[in-house]
Amino acid sequence: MTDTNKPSENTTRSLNFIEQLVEKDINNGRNNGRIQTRFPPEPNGYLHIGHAKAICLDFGIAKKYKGICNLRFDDTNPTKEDVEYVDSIQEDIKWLGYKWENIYYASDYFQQLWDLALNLIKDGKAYIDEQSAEEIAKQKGSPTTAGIESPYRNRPIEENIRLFEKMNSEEATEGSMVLRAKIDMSSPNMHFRDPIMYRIVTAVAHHRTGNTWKAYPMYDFAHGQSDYFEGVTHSLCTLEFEVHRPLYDWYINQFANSDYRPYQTEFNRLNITYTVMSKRKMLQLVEEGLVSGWDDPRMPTICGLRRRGYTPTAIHNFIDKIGYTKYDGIIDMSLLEHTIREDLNAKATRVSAVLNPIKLILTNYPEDTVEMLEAINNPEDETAGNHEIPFTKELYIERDDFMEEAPKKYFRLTVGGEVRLKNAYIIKCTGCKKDAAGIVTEVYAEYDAQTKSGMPESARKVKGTIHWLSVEHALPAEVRLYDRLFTAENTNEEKNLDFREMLNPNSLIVNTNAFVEPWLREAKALSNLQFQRIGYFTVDLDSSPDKLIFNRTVTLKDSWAKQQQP
RNA sequence: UGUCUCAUGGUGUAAUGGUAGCACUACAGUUUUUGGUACUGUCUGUCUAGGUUCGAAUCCUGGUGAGACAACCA
Repeated sequence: MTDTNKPSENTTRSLNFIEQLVEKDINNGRNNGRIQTRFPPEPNGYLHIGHAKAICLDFGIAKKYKGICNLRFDDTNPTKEDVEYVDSIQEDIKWLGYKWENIYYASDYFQQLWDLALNLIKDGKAYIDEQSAEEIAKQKGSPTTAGIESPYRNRPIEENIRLFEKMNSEEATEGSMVLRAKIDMSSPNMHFRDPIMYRIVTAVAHHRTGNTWKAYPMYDFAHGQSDYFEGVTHSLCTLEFEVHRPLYDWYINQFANSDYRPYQTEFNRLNITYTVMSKRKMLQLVEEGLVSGWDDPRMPTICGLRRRGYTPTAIHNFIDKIGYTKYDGIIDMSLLEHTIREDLNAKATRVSAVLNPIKLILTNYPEDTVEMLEAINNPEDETAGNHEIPFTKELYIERDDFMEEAPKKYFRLTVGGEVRLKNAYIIKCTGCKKDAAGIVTEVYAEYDAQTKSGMPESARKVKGTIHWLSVEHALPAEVRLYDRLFTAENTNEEKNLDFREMLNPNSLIVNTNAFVEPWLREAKALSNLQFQRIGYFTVDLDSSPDKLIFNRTVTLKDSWAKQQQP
């Protein structure tokens, strides 16, 4: 490419290491140049933003290289899995904007896997072990010392077959026996020390196959085979599965009857500061009532982020910015916050809300007069239009926007000072009233009738602009101010503390004294708003015209507040 | 005293033997009817010691540090 035909704004973005690998595979004609991926969640919890990273890769690679991506539920452990999760996972993937080619379940392959296991037994490569879990664990050795062989390791093939059948019969008893691959008890890779292939589960029914099966395959015996059955070419997963890869290949090589092979590649999982990224911990937060549910707006789940007011676009941009590598790091929460501010700045409708009201009376404004003023919906988007907001003699303004005596750099309302009321008039403060305790209860000002927005006089330079609401028309609202869930940057690093001890006590502050402009009475759930000068908010799922509830997505950047800090 | 993996500003990520760049953060300034946005600038980096080479973040060797692996979880 010459300089002249380069795209002007941006040169081609460099490929991440997985894209490079895929391109190499295509060029080498591996698997005939076919590209197929899969997203393989276990339906045992809700999807979180870490999954979004995997989803964007799995679906993104397929799309970019004209392949396909399937959704496959890795449902091999009925004790943890549930249809509730199957449904939510599909909803969340769709919300992110992806569509799978096919939907599969590992449980679809239970019969095929069974047959494969039987063949392995017949080949003398698998055996039934009747020891307890504890004994088997003890014999496994440690990463630095070899394990020892099970006394059942060399039992006759016929006996293995008979017992394997028993594992899946009415006589099956949980914990009584397992099927193990016969590989190498002294392998430096722990996963090769006669890994368990099948165990018995009878206590609970499988969410899809009910009580048909008593013996269920383990992850290692199910995942690679499922990939093979489906024709997956690139099996992408997170770093912790690196040590499983040799076993993944080993199982497939036992039965593969062609040159086709799926290849596993691992990338770094997502960690973000001030939150947790573990399904186990999230489940604990939900079950112990430390959050209101999986979709609590403080949760890093997809549904939590959605209820918080995050958009699919912001999540995609975030994922694009963090990249895929093999380095296990931790991303600043501020990057996530940047991507949602960036998207909402372009999209959110600007409205007025007063969170901590104080009354402002315009002493020279006529009584019983209501002016309908124009408010621009979004200065970043001319097509967004505008709406009307009522203006009267008595207004609410933020308590923070008035100071009787103010420091030099305070640009808001002070006695004797001028300020602009957004979309309205320039006013001059004449004084205030205080109660016995010295708390300001009312602020007085005079308005300049020649300075209404749009009039020539309104072009006058005034240092500050504040927002306001007509007392008569303002709607009461509940405003939920969300903040980061944890006080520690990296909860995993604080080895002496349980993660629950690091919860941020101020992660949710409910404000029931707020007011919003009347235009918001019918605001739709999950619509994105900017409360001007305050932050981005969304309408909560439980909001109604009779009881308006708004969730803070993220604050606006506030260089004044920052300056005020020591 | 094992196997595997990783190491570039505060954070994340490029540069694939040839000028260490980008984003976020922080800080300063310009513009502004949002102390927002936009724009401009500043600070800060190749873990370490050798080697190969005209030339090394990149290749080789040895250190150091970090992570993963010992569930009848995935």
